[in-house]
This record gives sequence, C-alpha cells and structure tokens, in this order.
Amino acid sequence: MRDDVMRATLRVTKALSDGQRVRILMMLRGGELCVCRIVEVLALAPSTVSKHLSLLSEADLVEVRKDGRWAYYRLPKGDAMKAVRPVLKWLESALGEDVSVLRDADVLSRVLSGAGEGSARRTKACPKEC
Amino acid sequence: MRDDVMRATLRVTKALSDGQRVRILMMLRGGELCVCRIVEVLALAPSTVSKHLSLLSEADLVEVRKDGRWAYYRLPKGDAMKAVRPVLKWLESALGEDVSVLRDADVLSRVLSGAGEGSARRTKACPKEC
DNA sequence: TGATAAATTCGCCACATAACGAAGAATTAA
DNA sequence: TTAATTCTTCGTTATGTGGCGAATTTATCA
Repeated sequence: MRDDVMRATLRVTKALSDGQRVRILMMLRGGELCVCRIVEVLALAPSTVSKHLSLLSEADLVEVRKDGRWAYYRLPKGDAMKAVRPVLKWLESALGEDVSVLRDADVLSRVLSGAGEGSARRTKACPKEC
Repeated sequence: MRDDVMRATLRVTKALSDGQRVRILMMLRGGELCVCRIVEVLALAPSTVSKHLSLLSEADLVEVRKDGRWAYYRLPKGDAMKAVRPVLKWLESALGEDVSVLRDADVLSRVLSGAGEGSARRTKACPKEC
C-alpha cells in the first residue's frame, strides 16, 4: 500500500530480466509444477531454483500451493493474473517459438510422462516418483 | 534471425529492470527529448544517462535522431514499436499514476516551458538554450 | 583556426545478483 | 523414534550493473 507502484512494477521487470525465470514462467503455462520438476528441466541446484521461484512469487508472477512436502507453483489466477496478464501475453508472443522454450516443453513432457503414469496431465504428478 | 529470440527478449526485460530507464520511457511518451533534458530531469551524470539510452536503444525500446550536436531520443515508430507496444502499454497502465512518474512529467514540462518559448510543445526545443 | 558544447566512451568503484553447497525446517516413510 | 525426502535459508564466490569523472568524438560558434 505504501510500497510504491514503481517498486512493485520494478519487482516484476526485474523478475523477468533473468532467462531462467522466464523459462520457468513459460513452463508453467501448461499448469502447476512442483519444484523438483523445474529443477530437473533447468538442471540447476534446488536452492537456485527455489530462489528464482521466491523472486517470481514476490513479484506476484506465480502462486504457490503447498501439499505435504511438495510445493507446486503456478501462474496466478485472480487479480494478480489480471495485473500481469499483458506482460505474460507479450512474453508468450515474443518467445513462444523460442528454441530453448520449445526444448524445455519437450523435456518437461518427457519428464512428466516418464515419472507419472501413461499420459497423465499434471497435478498430483509428483507424489508418484518425484 | 536464429535463436536469439530469447536474447532479444531479455534485452528488453533487462532494459526495463531499472527505474531510471523506466522513467525515461515514461517521459518519452510526450514526444522526443534531447539527452540534456533527460539529464536535467533525472539529475544524473550525462555519461550515466547516455549509457541508459544506449541500453534502451539496443533493446529497440527507443530510437535516436541526431541533429547537429544534439541527440533526440523517442519511442519507436514502426515495426519496433509494434514488437514492444504491449509491454509499453502495460508499463503505462502499471505506473501511469506513479508519484515519481508524475513528478518527472511536472519537472519536464517546467523545463521545456522554461527553456523553450511560451507554451512550446517539444521538437526543436533544445537548439534554443539547451 | 581555435574555442565551446553535447554526447559518447572508457576506467574505476560500490553494490547487486546468480550460482553452488551446507545446514536447517517440515513432512512422510520405515 | 529414526531415517529419508522436499524445499528453503544461509554463507560464499564470481560476475554483472549503476554510478561518476576524465578523456574522446563530433559539431557549432567566434
């Protein structure tokens, strides 16, 4: 409330100024993911990914849902989404066909189908061999 | 043309991740400005402002027009604008009413009217007492 | 021509940030 | 309970970035 508009806006732009965080956002378009999946795709240390997710969260670019010892991150759904939808849409239009983004999507689908059952979607995928 | 889609996108988001550069973009909404005006409003060293403008330019978020020994920066007009319009629109909606942005607009109008003639708009304002 | 002026480039410094591993919660499994 | 697992936090390190002043470039003015 007293934390300026500029400050909040810069939290968003700073969050978007890193390639790994952008990759995470693009991955989350398909639905929520637990941290370990993201770790697997990005091939970074869990602590590093956790830090990235923390920054995205503080910018209200993602929401978190804790379930047991797993943490599922997703794109925001309510007013938070309304506030950042234009940027995310621009992001998607800008690099929806980017090679690294496409490769991430490919790796992710392989990870999800390999760890989950047959052609499982997402949600509750982690508890089965995460 | 190849995969630098991500690289080009990150140039934009990195350019937007600094408060001074965001202030510059918001100031340019009213039309082109020469470097010395921006220096005056931001109250930063000319070399610092020049560097900021260089980064904005490399991200295709501004265009430059050289006239004599002055350099006028403006928001892009053609395809470059088409590519970044969504982001700039979001920026404006996000902090169009931000206190620092409003203050900059105020200072800027005072600077322009003070240095130009009566109620001059912009354009060619610098050659008259820059 | 030489002097002034606007803008950029360069070198430097202070600080921010991304990466890792180790250690610490928190939760489930044995 | 103890052990194992997921995630986060903390400390460290290497690199990136914003700021300035000095020097350079380019163009106008005397």
